[in-house]
Amino acid sequence: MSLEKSVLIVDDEIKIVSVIESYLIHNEYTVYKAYNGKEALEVFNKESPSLVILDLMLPDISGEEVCRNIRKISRVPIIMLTAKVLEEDILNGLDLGADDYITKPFSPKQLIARVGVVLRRCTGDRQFLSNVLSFNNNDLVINLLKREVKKNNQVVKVTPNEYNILLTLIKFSEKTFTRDELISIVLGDDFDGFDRTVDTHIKNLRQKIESDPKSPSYILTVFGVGYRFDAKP
Amino acid sequence: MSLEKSVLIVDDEIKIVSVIESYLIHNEYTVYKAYNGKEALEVFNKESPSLVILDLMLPDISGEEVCRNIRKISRVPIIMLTAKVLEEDILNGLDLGADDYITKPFSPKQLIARVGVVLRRCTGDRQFLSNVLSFNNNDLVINLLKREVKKNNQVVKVTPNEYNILLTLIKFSEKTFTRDELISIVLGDDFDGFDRTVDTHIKNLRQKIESDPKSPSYILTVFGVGYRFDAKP
DNA sequence: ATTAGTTATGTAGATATTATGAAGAAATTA
DNA sequence: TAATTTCTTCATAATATCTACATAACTAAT
Repeated sequence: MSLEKSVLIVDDEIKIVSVIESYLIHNEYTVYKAYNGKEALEVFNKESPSLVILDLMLPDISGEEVCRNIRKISRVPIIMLTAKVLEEDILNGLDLGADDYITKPFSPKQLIARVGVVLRRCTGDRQFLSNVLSFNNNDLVINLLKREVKKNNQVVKVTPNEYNILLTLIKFSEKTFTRDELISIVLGDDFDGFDRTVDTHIKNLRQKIESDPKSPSYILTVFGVGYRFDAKP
Repeated sequence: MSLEKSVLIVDDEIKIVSVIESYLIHNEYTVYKAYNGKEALEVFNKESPSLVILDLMLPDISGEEVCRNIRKISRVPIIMLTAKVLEEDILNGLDLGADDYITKPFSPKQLIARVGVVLRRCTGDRQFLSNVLSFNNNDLVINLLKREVKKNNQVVKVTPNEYNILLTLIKFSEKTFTRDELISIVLGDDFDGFDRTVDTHIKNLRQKIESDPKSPSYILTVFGVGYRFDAKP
Protein backbone atom coordinates (compact mmCIF):
# COMPACT_ATOMS: atom_id res chain seq x y z
CA MET A 1 0.00 0.00 0.00
CA SER A 2 2.98 2.29 0.44
CA LEU A 3 5.78 3.38 -1.85
CA GLU A 4 8.40 1.08 -0.42
CA LYS A 5 8.97 -2.27 -1.99
CA SER A 6 8.24 -5.33 0.05
CA VAL A 7 9.00 -8.96 -0.58
CA LEU A 8 7.39 -12.04 0.92
CA ILE A 9 9.84 -14.97 1.17
CA VAL A 10 8.23 -18.38 1.39
CA ASP A 11 10.54 -21.30 2.18
CA ASP A 12 10.69 -23.91 4.91
CA GLU A 13 14.47 -23.82 5.12
CA ILE A 14 15.17 -21.21 7.75
CA LYS A 15 18.74 -20.74 6.62
CA ILE A 16 17.75 -19.93 3.05
CA VAL A 17 15.11 -17.50 4.18
CA SER A 18 17.56 -15.66 6.34
CA VAL A 19 20.19 -15.44 3.61
CA ILE A 20 17.70 -14.00 1.16
CA GLU A 21 16.34 -11.72 3.83
CA SER A 22 19.71 -10.20 4.60
CA TYR A 23 20.39 -9.51 0.93
CA LEU A 24 16.98 -7.96 0.46
CA ILE A 25 17.26 -5.78 3.54
CA HIS A 26 20.65 -4.67 2.33
CA ASN A 27 18.91 -3.54 -0.86
CA GLU A 28 16.29 -1.64 1.08
CA TYR A 29 13.35 -3.95 0.69
CA THR A 30 10.89 -4.59 3.44
CA VAL A 31 10.80 -8.34 4.11
CA TYR A 32 8.00 -10.63 5.22
CA LYS A 33 8.60 -14.32 5.85
CA ALA A 34 6.55 -17.48 5.83
CA TYR A 35 7.70 -21.06 6.43
CA ASN A 36 4.79 -22.97 5.01
CA GLY A 37 1.95 -22.57 2.56
CA LYS A 38 -0.80 -21.72 4.98
CA GLU A 39 1.27 -19.04 6.64
CA ALA A 40 2.25 -17.72 3.21
CA LEU A 41 -1.34 -17.07 2.23
CA GLU A 42 -2.08 -15.46 5.58
CA VAL A 43 0.88 -13.12 5.41
CA PHE A 44 0.15 -12.38 1.76
CA ASN A 45 -3.40 -11.32 2.56
CA LYS A 46 -2.33 -9.28 5.52
CA GLU A 47 0.65 -7.47 4.02
CA SER A 48 0.07 -7.32 0.25
CA PRO A 49 3.77 -7.50 -0.62
CA SER A 50 5.05 -6.10 -3.93
CA LEU A 51 6.62 -9.43 -4.84
CA VAL A 52 6.68 -13.05 -3.66
CA ILE A 53 9.66 -15.43 -3.65
CA LEU A 54 8.11 -18.84 -3.47
CA ASP A 55 9.76 -22.19 -2.81
CA LEU A 56 7.80 -25.03 -4.34
CA MET A 57 8.60 -27.70 -1.74
CA LEU A 58 6.64 -26.73 1.33
CA PRO A 59 5.68 -28.96 4.26
CA ASP A 60 1.93 -28.45 4.00
CA ILE A 61 0.35 -27.04 0.84
CA SER A 62 2.51 -27.26 -2.27
CA GLY A 63 4.06 -24.10 -3.66
CA GLU A 64 2.09 -24.60 -6.86
CA GLU A 65 -1.10 -24.54 -4.86
CA VAL A 66 -0.01 -21.38 -3.07
CA CYS A 67 0.71 -19.80 -6.44
CA ARG A 68 -2.68 -20.76 -7.79
CA ASN A 69 -4.37 -19.30 -4.73
CA ILE A 70 -2.49 -16.05 -4.98
CA ARG A 71 -3.26 -15.79 -8.68
CA LYS A 72 -6.95 -16.07 -7.99
CA ILE A 73 -6.88 -12.73 -6.32
CA SER A 74 -3.73 -10.96 -7.39
CA ARG A 75 -1.29 -10.41 -10.20
CA VAL A 76 1.59 -9.76 -7.83
CA PRO A 77 4.93 -10.79 -9.35
CA ILE A 78 6.01 -14.25 -8.22
CA ILE A 79 9.51 -15.69 -8.46
CA MET A 80 9.63 -19.44 -7.99
CA LEU A 81 12.63 -20.86 -6.23
CA THR A 82 13.17 -24.56 -6.17
CA ALA A 83 15.39 -27.58 -6.43
CA LYS A 84 13.23 -28.97 -9.20
CA VAL A 85 15.22 -28.62 -12.36
CA LEU A 86 13.10 -30.71 -14.66
CA GLU A 87 12.03 -28.94 -17.81
CA GLU A 88 8.49 -29.98 -17.08
CA ASP A 89 8.52 -28.38 -13.64
CA ILE A 90 9.86 -25.11 -14.95
CA LEU A 91 7.30 -24.93 -17.72
CA ASN A 92 4.58 -25.78 -15.28
CA GLY A 93 5.76 -23.08 -12.91
CA LEU A 94 5.83 -20.42 -15.58
CA ASP A 95 2.46 -21.58 -16.74
CA LEU A 96 0.98 -21.12 -13.29
CA GLY A 97 1.71 -17.45 -13.60
CA ALA A 98 5.22 -17.18 -12.21
CA ASP A 99 7.33 -14.31 -13.47
CA ASP A 100 10.64 -16.07 -13.09
CA TYR A 101 11.89 -19.47 -12.05
CA ILE A 102 15.22 -19.92 -10.33
CA THR A 103 16.72 -23.29 -9.48
CA LYS A 104 18.61 -24.15 -6.33
CA PRO A 105 21.42 -23.82 -5.61
CA PHE A 106 21.13 -20.21 -6.58
CA SER A 107 23.21 -17.10 -6.28
CA PRO A 108 21.69 -14.59 -3.89
CA LYS A 109 23.07 -11.71 -5.90
CA GLN A 110 21.40 -12.99 -9.00
CA LEU A 111 18.17 -13.53 -7.15
CA ILE A 112 18.22 -9.92 -5.96
CA ALA A 113 18.97 -8.75 -9.49
CA ARG A 114 16.02 -10.71 -10.82
CA VAL A 115 13.78 -9.35 -8.10
CA GLY A 116 14.75 -5.91 -9.34
CA VAL A 117 14.11 -6.79 -12.97
CA VAL A 118 10.70 -8.27 -12.29
CA LEU A 119 9.66 -5.33 -10.16
CA ARG A 120 10.90 -2.86 -12.73
CA ARG A 121 8.88 -4.65 -15.37
CA CYS A 122 5.72 -4.92 -13.32
CA THR A 123 5.52 -1.65 -11.52
CA GLY A 124 7.44 0.72 -13.77
CA ASP A 125 4.91 3.32 -14.67
CA ARG A 126 2.43 0.77 -15.96
CA GLN A 127 3.07 1.73 -19.55
CA PHE A 128 3.05 -0.62 -22.44
CA LEU A 129 6.77 -0.79 -22.36
CA SER A 130 7.34 -2.27 -25.76
CA ASN A 131 5.40 0.41 -27.53
CA VAL A 132 7.14 3.39 -26.06
CA LEU A 133 9.89 5.40 -27.66
CA SER A 134 11.71 7.77 -25.42
CA PHE A 135 14.37 10.36 -26.03
CA ASN A 136 16.64 12.56 -24.02
CA ASN A 137 15.96 10.91 -20.69
CA ASN A 138 12.21 10.77 -21.08
CA ASP A 139 12.00 14.41 -22.08
CA LEU A 140 10.15 13.23 -25.17
CA VAL A 141 8.13 10.03 -24.92
CA ILE A 142 5.98 8.58 -27.65
CA ASN A 143 3.45 5.88 -26.88
CA LEU A 144 2.84 4.14 -30.17
CA LEU A 145 -0.09 2.16 -28.84
CA LYS A 146 -1.96 5.18 -27.60
CA ARG A 147 -0.62 7.44 -30.33
CA GLU A 148 0.28 9.80 -27.59
CA VAL A 149 3.18 12.21 -27.31
CA LYS A 150 4.52 13.39 -23.98
CA LYS A 151 6.89 16.31 -23.55
CA ASN A 152 8.45 16.61 -20.13
CA ASN A 153 5.84 14.23 -18.73
CA GLN A 154 2.96 16.27 -20.09
CA VAL A 155 0.69 14.95 -22.79
CA VAL A 156 0.75 17.20 -25.83
CA LYS A 157 -1.95 16.92 -28.43
CA VAL A 158 -0.51 16.36 -31.88
CA THR A 159 -2.59 16.22 -35.04
CA PRO A 160 -2.54 13.20 -37.36
CA ASN A 161 -0.18 14.84 -39.84
CA GLU A 162 2.10 16.06 -37.11
CA TYR A 163 2.22 12.61 -35.55
CA ASN A 164 2.97 10.94 -38.86
CA ILE A 165 5.67 13.42 -39.78
CA LEU A 166 7.29 13.02 -36.37
CA LEU A 167 7.24 9.25 -36.55
CA THR A 168 8.62 9.23 -40.07
CA LEU A 169 11.51 11.45 -39.03
CA ILE A 170 12.18 9.31 -35.97
CA LYS A 171 12.02 6.04 -37.80
CA PHE A 172 14.87 7.10 -40.03
CA SER A 173 16.66 9.40 -37.65
CA GLU A 174 19.86 9.42 -39.63
CA LYS A 175 18.16 10.53 -42.83
CA THR A 176 17.42 14.07 -43.93
CA PHE A 177 14.02 14.25 -45.60
CA THR A 178 13.12 16.68 -48.33
CA ARG A 179 9.71 18.28 -48.09
CA ASP A 180 8.56 16.25 -51.07
CA GLU A 181 9.62 13.01 -49.44
CA LEU A 182 7.73 13.83 -46.28
CA ILE A 183 4.70 14.81 -48.29
CA SER A 184 4.68 11.60 -50.29
CA ILE A 185 5.14 9.47 -47.18
CA VAL A 186 2.71 11.26 -44.91
CA LEU A 187 0.14 12.79 -47.24
CA GLY A 188 0.37 10.32 -50.09
CA ASP A 189 1.69 10.64 -53.59
CA ASP A 190 -1.48 12.15 -54.89
CA PHE A 191 -1.18 15.27 -52.78
CA ASP A 192 -1.08 18.13 -55.25
CA GLY A 193 -0.48 20.96 -52.84
CA PHE A 194 2.35 23.20 -51.91
CA ASP A 195 5.51 21.69 -50.45
CA ARG A 196 5.85 24.53 -47.95
CA THR A 197 2.89 23.13 -46.11
CA VAL A 198 5.43 20.88 -44.44
CA ASP A 199 7.06 23.92 -42.88
CA THR A 200 3.87 24.77 -41.09
CA HIS A 201 3.54 21.27 -39.68
CA ILE A 202 7.14 21.36 -38.53
CA LYS A 203 6.57 24.73 -36.96
CA ASN A 204 3.58 23.44 -35.04
CA LEU A 205 5.40 20.29 -33.99
CA ARG A 206 8.32 22.29 -32.70
CA GLN A 207 6.01 24.44 -30.63
CA LYS A 208 4.81 21.27 -29.00
CA ILE A 209 7.92 19.16 -28.47
CA GLU A 210 10.89 21.51 -28.39
CA SER A 211 12.04 23.09 -25.15
CA ASP A 212 13.05 26.14 -27.17
CA PRO A 213 11.25 26.15 -30.52
CA LYS A 214 13.51 28.97 -31.70
CA SER A 215 16.55 26.71 -31.51
CA PRO A 216 15.19 23.19 -31.96
CA SER A 217 17.07 20.18 -30.70
CA TYR A 218 14.87 17.35 -32.02
CA ILE A 219 13.72 18.45 -35.45
CA LEU A 220 16.65 20.08 -37.16
CA THR A 221 16.58 22.11 -40.33
CA VAL A 222 19.00 21.07 -43.05
CA PHE A 223 19.30 24.24 -45.02
CA GLY A 224 18.47 23.88 -48.68
CA VAL A 225 17.32 20.27 -48.21
CA GLY A 226 14.69 19.67 -45.57
CA TYR A 227 14.48 18.32 -42.06
CA ARG A 228 15.83 15.52 -39.94
CA PHE A 229 15.31 14.17 -36.44
CA ASP A 230 18.17 14.13 -33.99
CA ALA A 231 17.79 12.44 -30.65
CA LYS A 232 20.24 12.77 -27.87
CA PRO A 233 20.58 9.52 -25.97
CA MET B 1 2.20 -2.25 -33.98
CA SER B 2 -0.99 -4.18 -34.31
CA LEU B 3 -2.55 -6.80 -32.11
CA GLU B 4 -0.22 -9.55 -33.13
CA LYS B 5 3.00 -10.16 -31.25
CA SER B 6 6.31 -10.04 -33.00
CA VAL B 7 9.76 -11.15 -31.91
CA LEU B 8 13.15 -10.15 -33.25
CA ILE B 9 15.73 -12.93 -32.96
CA VAL B 10 19.36 -11.80 -33.00
CA ASP B 11 21.99 -14.53 -33.24
CA ASP B 12 24.79 -15.29 -35.66
CA GLU B 13 24.19 -19.03 -35.49
CA ILE B 14 21.76 -19.69 -38.28
CA LYS B 15 20.72 -23.01 -36.84
CA ILE B 16 19.76 -21.55 -33.48
CA VAL B 17 17.80 -18.76 -35.12
CA SER B 18 15.84 -21.19 -37.19
CA VAL B 19 15.04 -23.44 -34.25
CA ILE B 20 13.74 -20.52 -32.21
CA GLU B 21 11.90 -19.22 -35.23
CA SER B 22 10.02 -22.42 -35.80
CA TYR B 23 8.93 -22.60 -32.16
CA LEU B 24 7.81 -18.99 -32.20
CA ILE B 25 5.90 -19.35 -35.44
CA HIS B 26 4.23 -22.43 -34.04
CA ASN B 27 3.07 -20.23 -31.18
CA GLU B 28 1.71 -17.64 -33.55
CA TYR B 29 4.32 -14.99 -33.24
CA THR B 30 5.52 -12.93 -36.16
CA VAL B 31 9.29 -13.41 -36.43
CA TYR B 32 12.04 -11.06 -37.60
CA LYS B 33 15.64 -12.19 -37.80
CA ALA B 34 19.07 -10.56 -37.67
CA TYR B 35 22.48 -12.22 -37.79
CA ASN B 36 24.65 -9.40 -36.52
CA GLY B 37 24.41 -6.29 -34.42
CA LYS B 38 24.13 -3.76 -37.22
CA GLU B 39 21.35 -5.69 -38.89
CA ALA B 40 19.64 -6.07 -35.53
CA LEU B 41 19.40 -2.33 -35.01
CA GLU B 42 18.18 -1.81 -38.56
CA VAL B 43 15.47 -4.40 -38.30
CA PHE B 44 14.53 -3.16 -34.86
CA ASN B 45 14.00 0.37 -36.14
CA LYS B 46 12.10 -0.80 -39.14
CA GLU B 47 9.78 -3.30 -37.51
CA SER B 48 9.36 -2.25 -33.87
CA PRO B 49 9.01 -5.83 -32.59
CA SER B 50 7.19 -6.52 -29.33
CA LEU B 51 10.20 -8.36 -27.89
CA VAL B 52 13.87 -9.01 -28.70
CA ILE B 53 15.80 -12.24 -28.15
CA LEU B 54 19.43 -11.17 -28.15
CA ASP B 55 22.57 -13.30 -28.29
CA LEU B 56 25.50 -11.54 -26.68
CA MET B 57 28.23 -12.96 -28.91
CA LEU B 58 27.80 -11.28 -32.26
CA PRO B 59 30.36 -10.97 -35.03
CA ASP B 60 30.36 -7.19 -35.22
CA ILE B 61 28.91 -5.08 -32.42
CA SER B 62 28.58 -6.87 -29.08
CA GLY B 63 25.14 -7.83 -27.86
CA GLU B 64 25.63 -5.58 -24.87
CA GLU B 65 26.18 -2.67 -27.21
CA VAL B 66 23.07 -3.57 -29.18
CA CYS B 67 21.12 -3.69 -25.94
CA ARG B 68 22.40 -0.28 -24.91
CA ASN B 69 21.48 1.16 -28.29
CA ILE B 70 17.99 -0.24 -28.17
CA ARG B 71 17.53 1.02 -24.62
CA LYS B 72 18.39 4.53 -25.76
CA ILE B 73 15.16 4.73 -27.65
CA SER B 74 12.94 1.93 -26.46
CA ARG B 75 11.88 -0.05 -23.45
CA VAL B 76 11.02 -3.10 -25.50
CA PRO B 77 11.42 -6.34 -23.50
CA ILE B 78 14.79 -7.98 -24.15
CA ILE B 79 15.69 -11.58 -23.37
CA MET B 80 19.42 -12.22 -23.44
CA LEU B 81 20.58 -15.55 -24.71
CA THR B 82 24.18 -16.54 -24.35
CA ALA B 83 26.85 -19.07 -23.54
CA LYS B 84 28.31 -16.82 -20.86
CA VAL B 85 27.43 -18.38 -17.56
CA LEU B 86 29.55 -16.28 -15.27
CA GLU B 87 27.64 -14.70 -12.45
CA GLU B 88 29.19 -11.40 -13.39
CA ASP B 89 27.92 -11.59 -16.97
CA ILE B 90 24.40 -12.38 -15.89
CA LEU B 91 24.32 -9.53 -13.40
CA ASN B 92 25.76 -7.22 -16.02
CA GLY B 93 23.16 -8.31 -18.55
CA LEU B 94 20.27 -7.77 -16.18
CA ASP B 95 21.76 -4.44 -15.27
CA LEU B 96 21.80 -3.32 -18.90
CA GLY B 97 18.05 -3.52 -18.91
CA ALA B 98 17.44 -7.10 -19.96
CA ASP B 99 14.18 -8.65 -18.84
CA ASP B 100 15.49 -12.17 -18.66
CA TYR B 101 18.78 -13.94 -19.16
CA ILE B 102 18.95 -17.48 -20.47
CA THR B 103 22.16 -19.48 -20.80
CA LYS B 104 23.04 -21.79 -23.67
CA PRO B 105 22.41 -24.61 -24.14
CA PHE B 106 18.80 -23.73 -23.56
CA SER B 107 15.50 -25.46 -23.98
CA PRO B 108 13.43 -23.92 -26.77
CA LYS B 109 10.24 -24.73 -24.92
CA GLN B 110 11.43 -22.88 -21.87
CA LEU B 111 12.55 -19.95 -23.99
CA ILE B 112 9.10 -19.70 -25.55
CA ALA B 113 7.51 -19.94 -22.12
CA ARG B 114 9.69 -17.11 -20.89
CA VAL B 115 8.86 -15.03 -23.95
CA GLY B 116 5.24 -15.49 -23.02
CA VAL B 117 5.84 -14.54 -19.39
CA VAL B 118 7.69 -11.37 -20.28
CA LEU B 119 5.12 -10.32 -22.85
CA ARG B 120 2.27 -11.09 -20.51
CA ARG B 121 3.79 -8.61 -18.10
CA CYS B 122 4.73 -5.96 -20.60
CA THR B 123 1.90 -5.76 -23.06
CA GLY B 124 -1.52 -4.42 -22.74
CA ASP B 125 -3.79 -7.31 -23.31
CA ARG B 126 -4.70 -8.14 -19.79
CA GLN B 127 -6.10 -11.52 -19.06
CA PHE B 128 -8.91 -10.88 -16.69
CA LEU B 129 -8.25 -12.17 -13.20
CA SER B 130 -11.76 -12.26 -11.94
CA ASN B 131 -15.20 -12.08 -13.41
CA VAL B 132 -15.61 -8.52 -12.31
CA LEU B 133 -13.74 -5.55 -13.74
CA SER B 134 -13.94 -2.30 -11.96
CA PHE B 135 -12.59 1.11 -12.81
CA ASN B 136 -12.17 4.41 -11.13
CA ASN B 137 -13.06 3.24 -7.64
CA ASN B 138 -16.07 1.21 -8.65
CA ASP B 139 -17.55 4.04 -10.66
CA LEU B 140 -17.69 1.63 -13.58
CA VAL B 141 -18.07 -2.07 -12.86
CA ILE B 142 -18.44 -4.82 -15.41
CA ASN B 143 -19.56 -8.30 -14.47
CA LEU B 144 -18.29 -10.58 -17.18
CA LEU B 145 -20.41 -13.54 -16.18
CA LYS B 146 -23.64 -11.62 -16.08
CA ARG B 147 -22.62 -9.40 -18.99
CA GLU B 148 -23.75 -6.58 -16.81
CA VAL B 149 -22.47 -3.01 -16.66
CA LYS B 150 -22.87 -0.83 -13.59
CA LYS B 151 -22.29 2.89 -13.55
CA ASN B 152 -22.09 4.46 -10.14
CA ASN B 153 -23.69 1.36 -8.61
CA GLN B 154 -26.62 1.45 -11.01
CA VAL B 155 -27.12 -1.22 -13.62
CA VAL B 156 -27.19 0.27 -17.08
CA LYS B 157 -28.57 -1.67 -19.99
CA VAL B 158 -26.10 -1.95 -22.83
CA THR B 159 -26.86 -3.58 -26.14
CA PRO B 160 -24.79 -6.52 -27.45
CA ASN B 161 -22.75 -4.36 -29.82
CA GLU B 162 -22.16 -1.75 -27.18
CA TYR B 163 -21.01 -4.40 -24.71
CA ASN B 164 -18.66 -5.98 -27.21
CA ILE B 165 -17.16 -2.67 -28.25
CA LEU B 166 -16.65 -1.69 -24.63
CA LEU B 167 -15.02 -4.99 -23.77
CA THR B 168 -12.75 -4.88 -26.78
CA LEU B 169 -11.59 -1.42 -25.84
CA ILE B 170 -11.03 -2.52 -22.26
CA LYS B 171 -9.27 -5.75 -23.11
CA PHE B 172 -6.65 -3.83 -25.02
CA SER B 173 -6.81 -0.84 -22.75
CA GLU B 174 -4.96 2.14 -24.04
CA LYS B 175 -4.64 0.84 -27.55
CA THR B 176 -6.17 3.22 -30.02
CA PHE B 177 -8.55 1.36 -32.30
CA THR B 178 -9.56 2.51 -35.73
CA ARG B 179 -13.22 2.22 -36.58
CA ASP B 180 -12.41 -0.56 -39.01
CA GLU B 181 -10.58 -2.54 -36.36
CA LEU B 182 -13.51 -2.28 -34.01
CA ILE B 183 -15.89 -3.28 -36.76
CA SER B 184 -13.89 -6.32 -37.76
CA ILE B 185 -13.50 -7.45 -34.15
CA VAL B 186 -17.03 -6.77 -33.00
CA LEU B 187 -19.16 -7.11 -36.12
CA GLY B 188 -17.00 -9.50 -38.07
CA ASP B 189 -14.97 -9.07 -41.21
CA ASP B 190 -17.94 -9.54 -43.47
CA PHE B 191 -19.70 -6.43 -42.28
CA ASP B 192 -20.12 -4.33 -45.38
CA GLY B 193 -21.58 -1.25 -43.79
CA PHE B 194 -20.47 2.20 -43.02
CA ASP B 195 -17.59 2.69 -40.57
CA ARG B 196 -19.33 5.67 -38.98
CA THR B 197 -21.76 3.28 -37.43
CA VAL B 198 -19.15 2.89 -34.73
CA ASP B 199 -19.57 6.56 -33.83
CA THR B 200 -23.18 6.00 -32.99
CA HIS B 201 -22.40 3.05 -30.75
CA ILE B 202 -19.73 5.07 -29.01
CA LYS B 203 -22.16 7.93 -28.58
CA ASN B 204 -24.71 5.65 -26.99
CA LEU B 205 -22.12 3.99 -24.77
CA ARG B 206 -20.92 7.36 -23.58
CA GLN B 207 -24.43 8.36 -22.65
CA LYS B 208 -24.55 5.28 -20.46
CA ILE B 209 -21.15 5.12 -18.80
CA GLU B 210 -19.69 8.60 -18.80
CA SER B 211 -20.37 11.02 -16.01
CA ASP B 212 -20.25 13.82 -18.55
CA PRO B 213 -20.75 12.44 -22.05
CA LYS B 214 -19.72 15.79 -23.52
CA SER B 215 -16.22 15.37 -22.14
CA PRO B 216 -15.70 11.65 -21.82
CA SER B 217 -13.15 10.18 -19.45
CA TYR B 218 -13.39 6.47 -20.31
CA ILE B 219 -13.80 6.33 -24.05
CA LEU B 220 -11.51 8.90 -25.58
CA THR B 221 -11.50 10.11 -29.14
CA VAL B 222 -8.19 10.03 -30.97
CA PHE B 223 -8.75 12.50 -33.72
CA GLY B 224 -8.14 11.18 -37.18
CA VAL B 225 -7.72 7.64 -35.91
CA GLY B 226 -10.45 6.25 -33.72
CA TYR B 227 -11.12 5.58 -30.06
CA ARG B 228 -9.40 4.18 -27.02
CA PHE B 229 -10.28 3.25 -23.45
CA ASP B 230 -8.44 4.90 -20.62
CA ALA B 231 -9.07 4.26 -16.93
CA LYS B 232 -7.40 3.16 -13.76
CA PRO B 233 -8.39 -0.38 -12.82
C1' DA C 1 27.75 44.44 -46.30
C1' DT C 2 24.64 43.17 -49.93
C1' DT C 3 21.72 40.20 -52.05
C1' DA C 4 19.26 36.28 -53.58
C1' DG C 5 17.46 32.43 -51.91
C1' DT C 6 15.59 29.84 -48.00
C1' DT C 7 13.25 29.10 -43.71
C1' DA C 8 10.20 30.72 -39.72
C1' DT C 9 5.86 32.17 -38.24
C1' DG C 10 1.14 34.17 -37.58
C1' DT C 11 -3.27 34.23 -39.56
C1' DA C 12 -7.52 32.96 -41.76
C1' DG C 13 -10.36 30.65 -44.98
C1' DA C 14 -10.96 25.98 -46.73
C1' DT C 15 -11.34 21.33 -45.67
C1' DA C 16 -11.93 17.31 -42.91
C1' DT C 17 -13.46 14.91 -38.88
C1' DT C 18 -16.41 14.03 -35.01
C1' DA C 19 -20.80 14.62 -32.27
C1' DT C 20 -25.51 14.22 -32.16
C1' DG C 21 -30.43 13.69 -32.97
C1' DA C 22 -33.81 11.50 -35.65
C1' DA C 23 -35.82 7.96 -38.50
C1' DG C 24 -36.25 3.93 -41.17
C1' DA C 25 -34.47 -1.00 -41.46
C1' DA C 26 -33.40 -5.15 -39.34
C1' DA C 27 -33.49 -8.23 -35.74
C1' DT C 28 -35.37 -10.04 -31.62
C1' DT C 29 -38.97 -11.11 -28.46
C1' DA C 30 -43.53 -11.90 -27.02
C1' DT D 1 -47.90 -11.25 -36.32
C1' DA D 2 -47.25 -7.36 -33.49
C1' DA D 3 -44.44 -5.05 -30.30
C1' DT D 4 -40.13 -3.94 -28.87
C1' DT D 5 -35.45 -3.38 -29.12
C1' DT D 6 -31.34 -2.70 -31.58
C1' DC D 7 -28.74 -1.41 -35.60
C1' DT D 8 -27.62 1.46 -39.30
C1' DT D 9 -27.78 5.44 -42.05
C1' DC D 10 -28.19 10.11 -42.85
C1' DA D 11 -28.27 15.13 -42.16
C1' DT D 12 -26.48 18.82 -39.73
C1' DA D 13 -24.03 21.21 -36.12
C1' DA D 14 -19.80 21.66 -33.69
C1' DT D 15 -14.80 21.05 -33.68
C1' DA D 16 -10.37 20.32 -35.24
C1' DT D 17 -7.05 20.36 -38.72
C1' DC D 18 -4.87 21.63 -43.03
C1' DT D 19 -3.25 24.66 -46.38
C1' DA D 20 -1.82 28.77 -48.43
C1' DC D 21 -0.05 33.05 -48.22
C1' DA D 22 2.20 37.19 -46.54
C1' DT D 23 5.93 38.89 -44.19
C1' DA D 24 9.80 38.57 -41.07
C1' DA D 25 14.05 36.34 -40.04
C1' DC D 26 17.72 33.91 -41.40
C1' DT D 27 21.69 31.73 -44.40
C1' DA D 28 25.26 31.46 -47.71
C1' DA D 29 27.83 33.32 -51.13
C1' DT D 30 29.53 37.24 -53.47
